[in-house]
Amino acid sequence: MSEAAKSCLIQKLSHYVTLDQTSLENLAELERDERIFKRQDEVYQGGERNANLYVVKRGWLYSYTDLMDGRRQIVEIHHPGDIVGFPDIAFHETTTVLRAAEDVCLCPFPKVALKKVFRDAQQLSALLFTLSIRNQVILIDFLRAMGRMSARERIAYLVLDMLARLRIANKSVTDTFNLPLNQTEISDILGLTNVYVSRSFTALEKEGLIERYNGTIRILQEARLAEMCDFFDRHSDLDTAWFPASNT
Amino acid sequence: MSEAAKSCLIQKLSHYVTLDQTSLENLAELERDERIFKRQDEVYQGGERNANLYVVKRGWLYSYTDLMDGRRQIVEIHHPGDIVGFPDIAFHETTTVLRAAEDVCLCPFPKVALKKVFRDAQQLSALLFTLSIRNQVILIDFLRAMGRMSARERIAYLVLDMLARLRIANKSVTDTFNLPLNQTEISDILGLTNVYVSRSFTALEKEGLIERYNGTIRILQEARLAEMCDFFDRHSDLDTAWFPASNT
DNA sequence: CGCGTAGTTGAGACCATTCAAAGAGAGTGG
DNA sequence: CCACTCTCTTTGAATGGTCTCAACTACGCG
Repeated sequence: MSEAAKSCLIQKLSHYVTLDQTSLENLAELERDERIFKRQDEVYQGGERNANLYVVKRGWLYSYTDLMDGRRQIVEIHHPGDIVGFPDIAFHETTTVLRAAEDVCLCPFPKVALKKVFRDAQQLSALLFTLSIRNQVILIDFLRAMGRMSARERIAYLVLDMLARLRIANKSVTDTFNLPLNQTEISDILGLTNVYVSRSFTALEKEGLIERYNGTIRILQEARLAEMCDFFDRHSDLDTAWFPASNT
Repeated sequence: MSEAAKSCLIQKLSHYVTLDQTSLENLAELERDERIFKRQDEVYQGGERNANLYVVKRGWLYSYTDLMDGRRQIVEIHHPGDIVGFPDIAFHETTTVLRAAEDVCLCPFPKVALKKVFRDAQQLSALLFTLSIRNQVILIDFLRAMGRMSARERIAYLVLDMLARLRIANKSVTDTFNLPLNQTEISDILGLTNVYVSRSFTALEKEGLIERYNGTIRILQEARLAEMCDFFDRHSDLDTAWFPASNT
């Protein structure tokens, strides 16, 4: 795997701050192992006593929870360069199920590896903390979308959010991206039904706001979409000024 | 203010881990100043360049955002002993508005004070990190409620969550608590309308699940409420085993 | 070709909303 | 003590956005 010369985790983190030597060494340890999962595989179930976190090397995944009667809610989508599992380190058991949306490659590492990070790598600690908080803000934005937006507005929000995330990782992304989720999965993200996702997508398309060819989304009128769902990009900008001085 | 002999922040944190000397000293610095705000006062607006965080000493507050057309979503409720403003330290500008639900007392401290915490107090850093992540899980639970639950189920979820939070801070809380929010505010938490909150509350009361006397909620059938909204208490239990060793 | 999965479309039902009005307290001033 | 206002809650009736159920279409694959 020589394309890992520069891992996408390091690449993503470097977008926000120049990593010092200690941080780089600690990060390298998190990406030592590798495991492959196939589309629809479940990496872990909810309620497991599993104590691993995962760096995403390749492919999309998502975390979801079920209600007892089968209703499902997808609560986060994971892209290459993300660290998966933070929400679970605060608890003894995993709170969600992690599933591969397509074929993926993950680097598992034990929860206790963070102990070393927090002891030795202050810069990296602060960065991980900040990113975890950024995630929280993104969740809050989603909460707002779920609580107060119509189906069409939510879909607008989702595609803009995805586009913003992909642009961080890959500067060449402009207005088109591949969406490896079916409409049932999208409905479970947005708190809708697959039927209504279909109707809403069709409506957006008829208005000339987006275009679709099997699995690919093209944003035609980004500004109008952003306006209809009051979108704000949380991905590009991060305040790192309060970080402790890096130890070289 | 001599009841601050043991602050409710320290009390709350001590619930999860025995704080070492360094942690205690750092915490004391965060609670040096005090400011009073009156019911409905806005501590800060969204989009401000404000770089303060706040420890809640007394009273409830909440953070909310508005959509452009006036729709509102309350995204977090803050109780005594909480630190308010974490979601904003990742960004240059505040992302939400902070409003006092009743008369409150806050301890403001600057964002950069965290720099010292992360440099000197590893135990406290890890704890703050963990609590921030716990918050994220709580948000995820709420997201699930918003996406997949009916109005009555959401209200059940809200009151059970509040009860669980209050029990951490005050062991004497059993089945009754004061709710200093009106139905419009509750509807803005749950993504409903004030009218439907009223109807749903009345329905729950008629079924004998809860009772209300002006502003006070009493849980009559906690088990049945928990079952109808698949409630899980995230407040009582936290995994601190991975924390770095405390420096005495 | 047949099969399975995913997306589309239609009709009817339902949960929650909107708009409107009435009732219940709490506080104020005369 | 009463009239008045203000805020909050409750209730009714009509509307509407989204869901449910079901059938149909499109596509990829063995």
